[in-house]
Amino acid sequence: MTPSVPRFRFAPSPTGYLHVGNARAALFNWLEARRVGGEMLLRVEDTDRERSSSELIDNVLESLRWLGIDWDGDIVLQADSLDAHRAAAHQLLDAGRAYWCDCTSEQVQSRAKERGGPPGYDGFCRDRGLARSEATALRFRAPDEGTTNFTDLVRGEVSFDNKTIEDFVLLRSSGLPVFLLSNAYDDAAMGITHVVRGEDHVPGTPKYLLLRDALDLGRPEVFAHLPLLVNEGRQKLSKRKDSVSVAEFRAAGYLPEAMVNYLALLGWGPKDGVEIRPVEEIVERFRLADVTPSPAFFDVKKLQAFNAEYLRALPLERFLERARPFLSSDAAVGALATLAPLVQERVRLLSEVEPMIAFLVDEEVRIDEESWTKAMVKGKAAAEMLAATISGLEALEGWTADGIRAAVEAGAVAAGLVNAEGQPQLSKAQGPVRVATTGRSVGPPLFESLEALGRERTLDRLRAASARL
RNA sequence: GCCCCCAUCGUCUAGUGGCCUAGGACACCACCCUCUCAAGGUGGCGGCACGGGUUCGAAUCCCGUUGGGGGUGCCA
Repeated sequence: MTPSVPRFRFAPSPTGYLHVGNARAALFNWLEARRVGGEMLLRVEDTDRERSSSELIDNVLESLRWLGIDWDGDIVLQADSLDAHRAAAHQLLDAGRAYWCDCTSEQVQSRAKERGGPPGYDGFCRDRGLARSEATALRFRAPDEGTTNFTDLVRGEVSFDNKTIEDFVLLRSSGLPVFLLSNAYDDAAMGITHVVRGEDHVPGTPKYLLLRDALDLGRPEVFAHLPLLVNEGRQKLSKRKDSVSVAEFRAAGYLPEAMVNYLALLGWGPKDGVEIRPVEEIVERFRLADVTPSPAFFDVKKLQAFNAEYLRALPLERFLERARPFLSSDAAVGALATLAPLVQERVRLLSEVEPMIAFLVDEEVRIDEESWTKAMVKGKAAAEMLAATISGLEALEGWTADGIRAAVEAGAVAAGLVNAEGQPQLSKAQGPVRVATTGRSVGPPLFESLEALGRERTLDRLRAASARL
């Protein structure tokens, strides 16, 4: 079962959507596997029937594909080899390394409380010689002495006293194997040489090793426990409390390239300091052994900055393609086409595209009241500015950005919005026109926007705003 | 409680005994550019948790303290 090339695996449990922490674990497995020319396997740990579902499995797979994390061979469904896991457990029972236990978790807890010592199972049924029944779980008999050690590529030597390891459950009373057993067994069965997973698995590793040894399954060549991804409270990211599913980021308009690039930088950094680079280069430079051991905060702000940069770097045609799924109508697609380059350099997320061109799509302009107050009420000479601009635009021959600009500048002069030299001050004058025509105080450059809006709609909106003042 | 792990700017990192008066990125601030907003340019703010060692020399090695996190399920 020893493969000729290093073999990695990502083993998600489909008990929730794939979140960025899992994605990062998958990515680091993938990066190292691809760099060293190893294999990347995928195993779905669906032994918890209650919480697993095929819908969740699809979500995990879909998210991985979206990120461009591919895998070798067929997906292994852990539920398919439950019989082998059960057989392994019984092998342990026959060898005297496991025993049946009928303690309920309430009993275990109350005994621990009475004892005053550490919580956890106390080995109550070790020598009771119980037979299997509907109420019994099979427990592994952990050694009382010695230590269990392993070398971790990220953390160095890690050692556990065996006497701190409780007799953990192998088979539930329902007969179903638990994670630890299935996980350890399958890694061996699949010939996994590199176990790369989250730091939260460190305390379970001695149990994993004890099991592999007891079953005579050998040990993986390499362990690497990755630093956890944490939230602003410095707590492990939770798919329940933190909104971090990969699918949500996708829906919000993040590019998978940006996501992968950012994720690679959590716990690792290229020596040359160049952070934004193609994934091929990351594969070349990545070293599992260089991963830092301390937890990393998942910083959405930085992710957004990366996304914006990736968006801007896209050729125009590609940008249009990427934006399309985020546009709700053909009209929006058409509107974007007229202003695409100007929009492209102003959005951080693809979901921001449509709001930016909404003024071109909507029949009636939707005025943002805060912007209105700022430009029309607090701004200087708004009424004069609008009136003068309207007449200038009415007289305009042709309808180009340059012509519109000239008319607005003339409006500014007429409204007295000029500098010491008598030159129009567009920075002050453009506000009322912008809000009247686009509804907002910020947006793409005004004159190009109005050219796209057209003479009729521009003038209608300008007149309506003028009337409202 | 017990076990395990972690500790460089606000955040992510570079740094593996002298190249460090600690470098980059995001964020933040200022200025420039400018029709708003972006983008771009320039500059700035800001860090080796603390205390002991080892060494000619420590962000880098050792010990301790403090702080933080993970685990402690018949979840994975």
